[in-house]
Amino acid sequence: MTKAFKFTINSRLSGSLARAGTLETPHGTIETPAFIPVGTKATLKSLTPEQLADTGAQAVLANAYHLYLRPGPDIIDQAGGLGAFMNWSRPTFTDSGGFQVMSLGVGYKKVIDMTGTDPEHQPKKANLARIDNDGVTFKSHLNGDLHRFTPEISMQIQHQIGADITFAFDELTTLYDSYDYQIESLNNRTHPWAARSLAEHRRLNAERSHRPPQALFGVVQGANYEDLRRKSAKFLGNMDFDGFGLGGALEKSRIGEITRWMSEELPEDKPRHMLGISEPDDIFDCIENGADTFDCVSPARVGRNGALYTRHGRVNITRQEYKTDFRPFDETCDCYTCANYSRAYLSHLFRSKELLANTLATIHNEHFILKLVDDIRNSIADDSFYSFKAEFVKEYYESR
RNA sequence: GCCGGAGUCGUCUAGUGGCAAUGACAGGAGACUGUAAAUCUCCCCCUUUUUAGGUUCGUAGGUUCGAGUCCUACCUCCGGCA
Repeated sequence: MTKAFKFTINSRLSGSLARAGTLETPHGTIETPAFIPVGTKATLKSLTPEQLADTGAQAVLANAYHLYLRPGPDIIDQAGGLGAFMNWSRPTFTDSGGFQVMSLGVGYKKVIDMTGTDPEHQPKKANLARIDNDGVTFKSHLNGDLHRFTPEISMQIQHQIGADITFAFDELTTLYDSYDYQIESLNNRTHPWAARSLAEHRRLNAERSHRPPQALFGVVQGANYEDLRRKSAKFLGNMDFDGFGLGGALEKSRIGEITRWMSEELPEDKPRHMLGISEPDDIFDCIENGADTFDCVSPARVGRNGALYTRHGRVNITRQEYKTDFRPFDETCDCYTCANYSRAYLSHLFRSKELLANTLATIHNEHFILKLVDDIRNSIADDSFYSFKAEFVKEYYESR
């Protein structure tokens, strides 16, 4: 029986946990480290799949919660799976929906607090989600209908959607939850749910042998706590997952060491995916500490909101100074947008609220982050990672 | 010429005699990390670091403790009649 999924490490960066490799799936191979753009509702907002492929995207990640609510997993299954449905022939991922189910309630807008644990910014009480040890009952953000996810249900949905790589259903805690709550969450939910996700996943892979086999990543939690991160990574690492997602709340300034704790405990020969990370400094820190893939909405979202990446940092294209600036957005960028359009034109499109603004900005931002990760991958292979990182970070964060 | 109506922050607009005065747009700045996001926040008469001060609702007077609001005249615009 052919394994659906194969991860090979081709080179390592000495003195670090960084590695470059390949991740084979039934829909193609991903060169790692890799950034995976997010197309939550089976579309990367404002781009056609062809445009997305042209930015350099090797895969796309969609969301089980959103696709479950609409159009419903049956329809995607009937279409032949996510890739066929959205006309994307390369590899696909789906997130379990755990993040959405939880973040719409207790953690809404407060899940990943990068600045700390200021009690003044504590999240409001849960209003859409209620968590118990068996699963989560929640209200649809679309119409308030009551729904329930359990690990089994999430896996059933993810198998109907049919992405190459799926994630276990986990509990998302926040930085505001106590240490005791974090332990209780790992012991009573995230870890048992991982085992249940894995069992249901195996059953479904066997039952649905007419479809390409899917892979399942377990999701490590533990917030900012070293003992909990290590414990969670070790616990999940002993289970037969195809890879691992590193998730949950964490302080931005500690993202590197937190990644390292998990990488040191996880099996060396399986891929590690950072959930929801894409800022350049975070990507460098995570790769250096053993991360292989990333997904994030940020490049697309901030792009639609008028913020474009440059090697000198992120800038808002609606700034007055760009109104009459006829240079390409970034002379050193080889994306479609920079090859063909000026800053003044982009400024005009955003000010006019023209739809093309979203498309051109998204193309640039996705390409920027994808290219960055490509360059990092190459720097691991030729051992220039540290100088490349130092140069990039200095230019990106200090020159503006 | 007569009768009626109207003049408020760049634009449109709210405004019972009682706090520079509503909202929208335009304009300026910022934010966004497993997408409830083509979204959100702040500024937007002048000066000031501020709790402050100054000057304002077509113009000029008046009534009043107090006027964007009431009265008078004038100016401008829009209807109607000549």
